[in-house]
Amino acid sequence: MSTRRILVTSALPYANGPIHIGHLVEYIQTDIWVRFQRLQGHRCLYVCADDTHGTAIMIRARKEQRTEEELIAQMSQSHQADFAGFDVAFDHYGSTHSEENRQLCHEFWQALRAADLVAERPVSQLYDPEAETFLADRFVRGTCPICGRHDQPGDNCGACGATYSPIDLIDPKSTLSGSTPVLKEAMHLFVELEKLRGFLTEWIETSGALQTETANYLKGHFLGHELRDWDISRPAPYFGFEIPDSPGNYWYVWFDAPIGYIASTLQWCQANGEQLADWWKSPDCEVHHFIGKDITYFHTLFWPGMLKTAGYSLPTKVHIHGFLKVGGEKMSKSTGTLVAAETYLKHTDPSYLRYFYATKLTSRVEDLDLGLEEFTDKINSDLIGKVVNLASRVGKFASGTGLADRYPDDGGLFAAAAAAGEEIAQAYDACDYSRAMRRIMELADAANPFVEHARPWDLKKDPARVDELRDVCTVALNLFRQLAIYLAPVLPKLAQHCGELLGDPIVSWQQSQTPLLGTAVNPFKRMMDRVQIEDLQKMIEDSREVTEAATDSAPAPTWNDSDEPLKAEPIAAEISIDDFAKVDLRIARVVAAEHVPEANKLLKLTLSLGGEERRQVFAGIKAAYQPEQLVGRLVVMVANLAPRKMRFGLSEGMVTAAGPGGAEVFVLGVDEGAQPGQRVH
RNA sequence: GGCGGAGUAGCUCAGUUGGUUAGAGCACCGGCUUCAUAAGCCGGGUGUCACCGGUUCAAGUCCGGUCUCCGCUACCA
Repeated sequence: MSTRRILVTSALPYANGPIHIGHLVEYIQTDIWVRFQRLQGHRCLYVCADDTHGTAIMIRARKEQRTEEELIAQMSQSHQADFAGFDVAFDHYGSTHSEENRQLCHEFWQALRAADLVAERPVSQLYDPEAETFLADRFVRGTCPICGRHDQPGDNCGACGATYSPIDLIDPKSTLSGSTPVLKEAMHLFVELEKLRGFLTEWIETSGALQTETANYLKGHFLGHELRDWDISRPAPYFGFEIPDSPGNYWYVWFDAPIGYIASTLQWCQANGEQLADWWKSPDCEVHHFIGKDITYFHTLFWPGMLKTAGYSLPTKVHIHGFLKVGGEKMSKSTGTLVAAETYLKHTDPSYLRYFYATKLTSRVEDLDLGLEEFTDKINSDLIGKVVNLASRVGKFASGTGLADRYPDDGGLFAAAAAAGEEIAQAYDACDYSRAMRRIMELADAANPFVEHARPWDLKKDPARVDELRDVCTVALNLFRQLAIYLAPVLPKLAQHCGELLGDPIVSWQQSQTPLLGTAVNPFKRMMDRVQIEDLQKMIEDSREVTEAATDSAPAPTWNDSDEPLKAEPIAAEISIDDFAKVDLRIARVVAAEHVPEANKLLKLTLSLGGEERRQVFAGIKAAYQPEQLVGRLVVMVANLAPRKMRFGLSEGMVTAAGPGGAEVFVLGVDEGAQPGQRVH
């Protein structure tokens, strides 16, 4: 096989938070692939960087009263420590806030200009006059213009799912200062992606760079319509690079982030006397991006468009993975399933996570689920019970005998496992790690019975049979070594232990094809511990506490509603829609409200159903409301309730309210926009 | 709604171009063993292959339809 030259990237983590186990799916996936390619003898360069620009960083730095540079330097350090803790080994870890990146952005920009792909036009955006900054959608909250729910995000409604522009929000508020944003116009620069349609269509369909589901997705979602211009500038203030020929405007973070891949490579090249063009402009070099499905379109539309325009290599492959779920649910801070890398490392071994992810990862864009029990079972059964145990059970004998000079008859086990190497390698290369792990475990399953039937513990008792004992150890340890080699991309530490045990470091996939013979065996040292599910539970618990403490600075709405009301009044017997339709609920406006002198609990309300339609209703809300509080309000009334003659007059309906009674009564309101007389459906 | 994906043993999944009684691991049960990290070995599966219909000598596999679940639905890092 010829030697390949391969450049590999993982997505740049944003410098606004710590690495968590969800991020690690990607970095572990990539690191495994890189280690595999190197074992195969290929030249593989793995670069990454922190993604440092954008409003979020600027705001956070401001809040913490330090410079952006200080913030991102600290985040970079913490990210790199986390990655190192999980044996994710980059050749270079840079930052998008580097001089190299600025230069490259400039170069890409000029190429886009030269290709006449840049347009300029004003954009109206909400602006926070107090914080003096334009507001990205997620920094605005307000009332949904479609369904009227309060406190919804600026881009889409969490309640009804409608998407809209933050400009459409009713009563918008800036989440930065709480002030009411104003509409302000500014010039923005756009990349006219539609002009690249021909190229993009062909690349998506024929390059083979994309998984089929991704290609389908792009064709369905983007190529089906005219491609929108991509707004790649942001007006000051913005933490990023100012656009040289457009003072006061900055490149949007997603413009300079992917260029950061190249900038990071460039920094590595400069430090190692290499040429950037050999990695990014050579047809002999493959470029592989590993990303999550959330950033698919940046990497499969904009990025190829930019690379093409600027004359850089297009991605050979964009490997897209799904998200991590924990216990079948989305990770969340409140349940403690959003486990920070640092927290994980305090409680358990990173190798476990690497192996677990490997058993779950396929070449498809699928979410993967981490269940604590499954995790524990897999590690303990596969790694401890099958793989490590193979070495552990003969280790003591083997250090006395060493390995035989000739490989003994093992019934074809070694040869079969060697033959499986090709299939396992193909699975790794295709990112189908779950298949690779399955095959490897089949080999482990075949290896243990050999030891069982050879009964080395009996041989040990008879000094005359020392040669037989040595043969058994030779087979068992060579089978173990094959497993360690095949698992080396996933478990570098285990490979290292194996190398130390046998005095022969694992450096190449080829070592799996030939048994190791005639060498001494070092004393067996424990290679890996069993997982205790309690440790994992503590980790989850710890994560929950950490995030609760952290919410003090950024209060998020929390709900901790009691179950008392439902217990006090259980849900009534089921009714049909027809039953419900009998109740005619109407919006009504309180046009008059007055005390009834002789009544203890009642207020006399006059409700308008629009036009001349008036109803007189006696409502038992005297303890909770003053009449003047109610006048003008919209309420929900039961309009077709049979009139009831009361001591103080006729009541012609009922005002709906919740609560146990007395002062604890809450009249139902309705969101802005409803009209008296409208029926509630 | 549209697009994408999935539905096979209690759980996690494998089943290549349709071809013998549908498999593995885990869990569970029985037996054995003791070198090993309470590890290991042997044995134990009557699963409507989501459902309905079709093509075929033959369908988990191909075609059509139905149901359920999940994800995505771009100016969000």
